This record gives sequence, C-alpha cells and structure tokens, in this order.
Amino acid sequence: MVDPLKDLPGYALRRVSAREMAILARRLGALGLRPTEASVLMMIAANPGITQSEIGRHLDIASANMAPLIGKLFKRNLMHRERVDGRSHGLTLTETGLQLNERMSKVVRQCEAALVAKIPRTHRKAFLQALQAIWSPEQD
Amino acid sequence: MVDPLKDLPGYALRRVSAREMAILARRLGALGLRPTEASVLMMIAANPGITQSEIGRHLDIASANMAPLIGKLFKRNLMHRERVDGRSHGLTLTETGLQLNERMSKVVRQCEAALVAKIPRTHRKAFLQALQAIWSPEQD
DNA sequence: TATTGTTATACTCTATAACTATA
DNA sequence: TATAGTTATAGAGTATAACAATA
Repeated sequence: MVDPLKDLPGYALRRVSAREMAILARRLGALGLRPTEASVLMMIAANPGITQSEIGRHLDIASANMAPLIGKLFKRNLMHRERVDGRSHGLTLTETGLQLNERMSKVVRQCEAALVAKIPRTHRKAFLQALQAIWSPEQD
Repeated sequence: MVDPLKDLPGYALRRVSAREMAILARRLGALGLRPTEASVLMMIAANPGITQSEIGRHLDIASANMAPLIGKLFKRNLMHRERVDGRSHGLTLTETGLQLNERMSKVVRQCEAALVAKIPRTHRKAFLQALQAIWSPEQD
C-alpha cells in the first residue's frame, strides 16, 4: 500500500501528538483529571493568586472554556478564589489541590520521560529546539 | 509568571500540533474539506480500490467513524464504490475527486513547507527522525 | 468465529455569539 | 471602550456498544 502521508512532518506531528496525549489522558484518568485540567492545576500551583484570564491567555484557552473548567476544579475543592478586583479572582490551590498536584505532576513527568526516551539520544536536543522554533512565532 | 509547562516536550508537541492543525484546517476549509477528510482522499488517490477498513487501519480511524466520513465524501461525488466482496467496497476517486485532490494536495504541501521552514535548517533532519522514532513503536 | 460496515451515543477540546459586571 | 467572567451552543475528533451481513 502506498502511503502518501508517511513523509509529511505535519501529519507525523499530528499522529504523534494524538498518541502521546491519549497515553497521558489514560494515566491522568486514574486521578480523575484530564490533560487540560492538569495543565491548569500546574499553572496555579506555580503561580498562586493567578487569575482565570491570565491562565487562559497563557495556555491559549478561550475564556468561555475556562469558566466551566475552573468551576469543575473549584467544586472538587482543589482551589479557592480570592477577590482581586470587582472582576477577577486570584486562584490558589487548597491543601487537597496541592496534594493532587504532586501526584499529577509525577504522572506528567513520567509520561514526559517516556516520550523523550523514545527519541534517539543524539536527536533529543535538536528535537526540542525545533519544537520551540515552531512554537515561538505567534504568527498566523 | 512562572511557566511550569515551558520545558515539557510533550506539552510543546501538543501546542505545536494544535496550531499547525488549525492553520491547515483553515486553509482546507476554503475547499470544503477538513484535515481528516483530506487524509482519506489522499489515501484513496494513492491507492485506488482501497477499502474503508484498510484506510481506517492505516490512519487509525475507528470503523464507526469511517462510515459517516466516507458517506459524506461519497455524497459529494468525490468517489465511487465497487463491490470487492459481500462486505466491502473498493473506493476510487471520481474525476471530481481527483481534481479536488490535486488542489487539496497543493494546500497540504504548502502548509508542510511552511512548517518545515520554521525549523532551523540544521535541526530539520533530526526533527523528522525524532518524530518517526516516537511514531514507529505501536506500543503504549 | 472474525471481519466489514453501520447506527447511536457520549466525551473532550475548541469556537462563536451574547450577555453582565467592572475598569 | 476594554476587560473579566459567564452561559449557551455548535463543531470536530474520538470512543464504546450493539448490530447485521458476510467470510
């Protein structure tokens, strides 16, 4: 069978990303978290008092999608909100949130390590730099 | 702001893939196609007579999702089906399908070229090889 | 028994529009 | 006017379960 997609880097990028995400999603599922929720928890853990809109801008999540996402984590008592001004609340993880963040971060690190381990040692640095290069320009 | 995700290759992979897919989706939208549909058309164009299940296995699309996908393309008269056995049909592009495939392939090649152009020349080969290395193992 | 194709359904992520309240 | 947050809704991709027809 002829495979016209095999040598398209963009297609390979898509397939590889989808599979790694599926692996991460399954592992995080054991903690009741989805990848997006995990990334939000990590942002709050690293930046106590950060607002919903700041997280959204940084992770490129639309504010309309941040609302239910934060709401769900809030209901699980993973964070508390403190009024910053009339419009926004600063978010900080609760003790429960911090504990979950620890366990979740461990899972994330394991998945990341497994990913890197698949790359031939000599190509790792170039791979990461290439990703950063594609990522950086906020164009298009 | 502290960014705990910046140095995670898996996260970078996800973000980069999402953006490149969004760019491709927008460009293909002008042709009334979505990325998944385009990949299916390319598979049929390169392998006339291929069956739905063969495409699904190759592109990792579940058969339950192939059905409506193929049905939609069929209704647009982009392909015709010829009975292979009682269960499956061989798919071949119509003249309309071939013409659309030509225009679509041009868009895909342009997007792929734009992606590669973002990668520092010295890292391109390693990047592609790394992607193939991550991709190859069908393991978890 | 296994495979092909199908329908129905649900979940995740994303996208847009419209709205309130605040700056 | 612009920003923060919310609600409702829709689309795309993916996933599972169940089924009929065929091998």
